[in-house]
Amino acid sequence: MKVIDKRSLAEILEDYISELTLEELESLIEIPPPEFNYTYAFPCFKLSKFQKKAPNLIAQELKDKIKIPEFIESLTVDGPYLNFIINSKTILQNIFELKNDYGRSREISGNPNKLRIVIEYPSPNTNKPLHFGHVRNMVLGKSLSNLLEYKKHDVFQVNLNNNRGIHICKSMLAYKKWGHNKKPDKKSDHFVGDYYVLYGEKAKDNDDLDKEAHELLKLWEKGDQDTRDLWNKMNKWAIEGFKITYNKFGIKFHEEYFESELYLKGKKKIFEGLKKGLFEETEDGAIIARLKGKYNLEDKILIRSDGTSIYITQDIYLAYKKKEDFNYDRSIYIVGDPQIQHFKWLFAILDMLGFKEDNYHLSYGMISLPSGKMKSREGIVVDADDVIEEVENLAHKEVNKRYPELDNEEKKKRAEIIGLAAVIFYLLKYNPVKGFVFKPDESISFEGETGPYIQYCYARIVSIISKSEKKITKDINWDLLSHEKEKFLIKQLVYFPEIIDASEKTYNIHLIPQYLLNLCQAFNSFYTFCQVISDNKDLEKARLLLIHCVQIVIKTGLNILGIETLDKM
RNA sequence: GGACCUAUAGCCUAGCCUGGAUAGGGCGUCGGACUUCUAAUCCGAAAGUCGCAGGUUCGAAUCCUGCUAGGUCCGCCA
Repeated sequence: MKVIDKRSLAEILEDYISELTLEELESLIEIPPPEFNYTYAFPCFKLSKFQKKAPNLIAQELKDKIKIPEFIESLTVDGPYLNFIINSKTILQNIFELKNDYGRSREISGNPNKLRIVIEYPSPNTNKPLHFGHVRNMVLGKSLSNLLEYKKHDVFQVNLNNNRGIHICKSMLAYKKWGHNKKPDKKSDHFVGDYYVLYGEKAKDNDDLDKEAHELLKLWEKGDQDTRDLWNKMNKWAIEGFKITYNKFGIKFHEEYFESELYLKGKKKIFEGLKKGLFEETEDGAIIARLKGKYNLEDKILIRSDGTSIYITQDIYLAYKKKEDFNYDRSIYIVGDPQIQHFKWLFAILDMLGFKEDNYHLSYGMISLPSGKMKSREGIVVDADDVIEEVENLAHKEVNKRYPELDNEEKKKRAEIIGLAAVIFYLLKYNPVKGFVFKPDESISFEGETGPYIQYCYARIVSIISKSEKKITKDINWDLLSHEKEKFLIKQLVYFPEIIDASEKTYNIHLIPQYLLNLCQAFNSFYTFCQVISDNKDLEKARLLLIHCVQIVIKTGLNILGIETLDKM
């Protein structure tokens, strides 16, 4: 097995180019535009600076000098570019042998840079059900966890339940007043959320309600038994409901943290910092971090003048707690972009405290509605469970259209897998920094650049393989894979490991869906032009190996995204 | 007032970190392809001042500066 990627090419070039390091060479190697047949290209412009020669000339000279190893089929010069074609045999044999490991060709016997990584998400409030923004958060967190695990890091997924505060008391108050001690007659987090919305409605023409909610918060803080009982009951409902939704996405946590257990902690760290002179006390007794100079941030209050802690105090505590619990090398927070400033503050303050850990805020853009922002207090939200259900129903109709004779259980199973794929893929295919408008009727589709498109591709492959009588082997006549569509498809397969690599290094999950689209477009195009099952047995064997390799890569890619494949759809 | 993010065909979007070959896709529109391995597919066409203006460079969607528009944040809220 010879690992094929940019680095393997850079290693060849290294022997002939003294002016650039291996890393520089690797970063210069590029993937040519699709209309070229070449797998990789090396532009010689940079070298012409050093050598004071025309890049075209340098390219030609390099070509003449380089002894090409077996895994390179051809090396040609096109103007200032040195163009490589990797031979199909090496690629397909690699995939065939490595199977699911192909995407981590360099880490098969372990990742030498293995890290312990804590990922915190989706950290919901326990007074209302999860909305579509949480789904974006969940699929980002889950897929990133999958990706880092795939790359053989130790990943610890943790969740911070924001289970206390005035917003929690609002739904409690509404339930207390108008709930008649009812038990949930629907998914229990939705049941809780209804009282949050009810509170919002009632508060519109009743100013006293806010006062009552604050009184309830005070009772809660005092530990009033009735209030605590109610709080426990409603939190349990909310969290039980969330769990059902987490399960949908295969999300399980190594640890669940609760704001109610953390919010008073962290003061100790602040006072230690104060003693060391890291923080200051204001005239009225609050503690403040001065961040204007070194950190170029606004100053931040850490402890109120009445001595109570604020939100950031618990996050300071939690950072230490997570370090203690998991001894992590890196800690990732998956939180929406409105909190960018919060995390800048948090990381700066931790830095002041001497907590020099590798913290990273993976932020993502908010999802809004055509009518504007989501407002959960007014019930103007895209509910997570509702969207999933709707998409599954849509998928059910599609399955039913194609296979009316199927028993309903199988239809339902397929619809679930397809619907979920549509949702996950839709949320992961875009660059996470971008916010977007969710249009319930048109956003989620099964055609074009979608999860089902990728799944369909997979199902087509399974169908061909099961129809063919031939055994798939890696001993084929390699000259037969010479069709333009075959070559283009094989070329896409080469790029998978480096896509995984780039995604792991930058946390740009969307690279994977984008890659899978390219791969599947190449496959579908191949499919229409090249018949696999054929009277030409050698050709059939060759093409079977090719599509089997495509199958492996699709499955590996989809599984990282948290999407299941179907053999039939 | 300050900070950060975004701007690419009618709509959505990739490419920007690390400048390099004719700016890729998808939706929609128009025209084609199911007696042949699944048409949730494919083939073709029309559609772009890459927000604007400068600058750097042999070369800019990509880097720098300024501007415009939209969004977010700047609380002893969470």
